[in-house]
Amino acid sequence: MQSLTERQETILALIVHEYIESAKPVGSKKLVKKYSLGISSATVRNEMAALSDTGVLRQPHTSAGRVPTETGYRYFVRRLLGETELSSDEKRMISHQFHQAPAEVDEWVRLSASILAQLSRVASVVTTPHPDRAIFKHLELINTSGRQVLLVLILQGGDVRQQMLTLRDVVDQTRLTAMADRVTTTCLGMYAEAVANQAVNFTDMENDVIRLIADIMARSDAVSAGDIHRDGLTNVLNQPEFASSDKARNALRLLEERGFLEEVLAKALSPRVGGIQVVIGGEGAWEELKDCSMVLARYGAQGYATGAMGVLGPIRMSYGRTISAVRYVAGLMSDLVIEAFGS
Amino acid sequence: MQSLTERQETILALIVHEYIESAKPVGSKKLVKKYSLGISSATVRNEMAALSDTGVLRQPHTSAGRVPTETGYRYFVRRLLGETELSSDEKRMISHQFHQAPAEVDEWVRLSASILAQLSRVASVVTTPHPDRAIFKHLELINTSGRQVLLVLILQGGDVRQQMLTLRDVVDQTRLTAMADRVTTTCLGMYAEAVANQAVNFTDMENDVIRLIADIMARSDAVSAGDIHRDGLTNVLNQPEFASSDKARNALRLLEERGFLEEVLAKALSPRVGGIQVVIGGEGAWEELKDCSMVLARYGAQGYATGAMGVLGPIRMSYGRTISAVRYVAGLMSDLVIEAFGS
DNA sequence: CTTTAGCACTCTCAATGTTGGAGTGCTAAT
DNA sequence: ATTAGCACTCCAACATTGAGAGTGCTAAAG
Repeated sequence: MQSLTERQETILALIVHEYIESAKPVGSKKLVKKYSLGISSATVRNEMAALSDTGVLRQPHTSAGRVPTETGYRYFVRRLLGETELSSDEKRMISHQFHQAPAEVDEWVRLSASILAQLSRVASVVTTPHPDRAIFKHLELINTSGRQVLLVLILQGGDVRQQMLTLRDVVDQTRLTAMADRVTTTCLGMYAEAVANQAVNFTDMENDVIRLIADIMARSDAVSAGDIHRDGLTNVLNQPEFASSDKARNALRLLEERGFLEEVLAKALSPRVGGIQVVIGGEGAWEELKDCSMVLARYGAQGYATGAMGVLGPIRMSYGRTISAVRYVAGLMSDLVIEAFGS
Repeated sequence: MQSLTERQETILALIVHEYIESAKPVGSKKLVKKYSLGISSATVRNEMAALSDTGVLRQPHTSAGRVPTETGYRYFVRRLLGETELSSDEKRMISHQFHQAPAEVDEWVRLSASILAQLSRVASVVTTPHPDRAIFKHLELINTSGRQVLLVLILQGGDVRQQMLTLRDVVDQTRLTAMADRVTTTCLGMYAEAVANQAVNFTDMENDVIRLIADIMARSDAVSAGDIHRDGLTNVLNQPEFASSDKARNALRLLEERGFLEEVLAKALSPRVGGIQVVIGGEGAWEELKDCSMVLARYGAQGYATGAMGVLGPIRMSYGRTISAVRYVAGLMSDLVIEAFGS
């Protein structure tokens, strides 16, 4: 894209800003009046025409105001966006809420989702943190009744997986505990494949257990294994672009469908903690996201346990505020995870 | 309510049926023609007038067709409802899906929600099963880093709770395991209060742990503690009564707000496994549910671990089919839970 | 060469008829 | 008790209209 003149950038930024607020196409006169530009509306019209030519603005219909195109938003976010820091009051309140919540990961995740939804006024998505690759830490086998056994697998970083298991024979708790200890000692610190390779060195029954563990661990390696918490779904219905029910349905479907979120997170999310990814209008890759944008971050303790969080809303989104909200909450969560699991 | 004549009941049932299908007020002529009643539309009109007098039908406006009132639905569900059994094909398919899913409770819950949403075409809600009162079964303490310890608490029935905990001093894994074993032996089989009472017999550090455990257990005693899985949220947007976005927003808010669901489940749900509860239009108790109905069931192994499942949709809901769907899925889940945890 | 005032033109949106159909309630006859 | 017939009501869908907002272009001014 050719670069724009400074005045064109100003006008683009103002149009984006105004459109985000009002959701209505913005015209030259309104712009001049509202922002006391020192130039006439005709001049603005000329510049708007130029901006339309370069493809960052478009008209919903002849003789309507201008609306940013997807490209326009992208230019805006990349070059013109001034982040609106959260007020220190807001920060204090959020941090307070975190520190008085029970020290339970699921609780933190829920809280993050709730806070993000509240700050951004759109829908939020937060996954539980989990290691990039599952590492065996501890096994517990608990007798429930007869041959049914509850297998509790604890992974490096504090992930807990539980699963029912039917043994070949009845085994009492003492022997179960002994089995679990033996497996724990052997598999400590191993990845899924290494665990799978151990499934030949023990009794048949123990080998069964080990194979199951390897299976569970392999499943955990998916980018967004574990729970996905959502919040603020109703917020999207407040947005005028989702007033028509099939647009709303589409947006909700995206949020509801696990598979879709997994795909987006896997492809769009940086593998490293720290940055913010902004996906505007699907970026050509996701037809379903055409009318939506996402602001994503990875959080957690790099190399130990990470998760993803972000928001999904209309393209016409307050990027400045949303980005700083996601950045702040992700930072807070990272601190908590690091503090809890060490780094 | 006075009882209706047989013919009035027929007409009421047909109106409910027709309205559920079409979502439009149903008139006398349409009824006579579509269902080949052997009587004239004038007669039907007379009966309709009578039904309006007794309060089971109402007119949205003069000279429009009739629509069932809340009372009308209730009469219909209590007295006239013929349950539409699921076809054996459907049953086979559902049962198949359950038996090939991983033997993990969370997976079953997710699957139940998905199947209910699909069968009923409205939104579904399923809680994870958990004991009516938490009973201590096993404690595990796992060193993560420094004074941070991961506490894994396993309850009777297979519920697993995990929480981070900061100890007063650094303690190595061997001593942690010893502590955990000591606490496990002492508290085995106890309720929350009994556990709390033990918090004086040990070292300070152990007493801290025990108090935390009692706290977690007390939290678990809430009716719908544990996760709530939802599915089919987009289905509600397909219903014409939720086309207007604020009605839709209201319905979604109900589904999203944990507190609301908890309240409804606590008040409306039978404490015993087996029956089906139908809440029509809020039953006077919940203003927010005015336009919605719920079909609820408790499932699980009575006395060991139970959970709730159900659907939420517009009052104009296909009760026959929905009730049998909920009954069937709840039955299946109960079987699985009983098989897994014994009874 | 850039900016601006002025003007004719376009398009939407909301408000206001208009009309057809579906439905009712009543009355009188069967 | 039932039914045919009729006058009446009301909504929903469709056109019509006018005001408002906005544009693009041209010609004059800086």
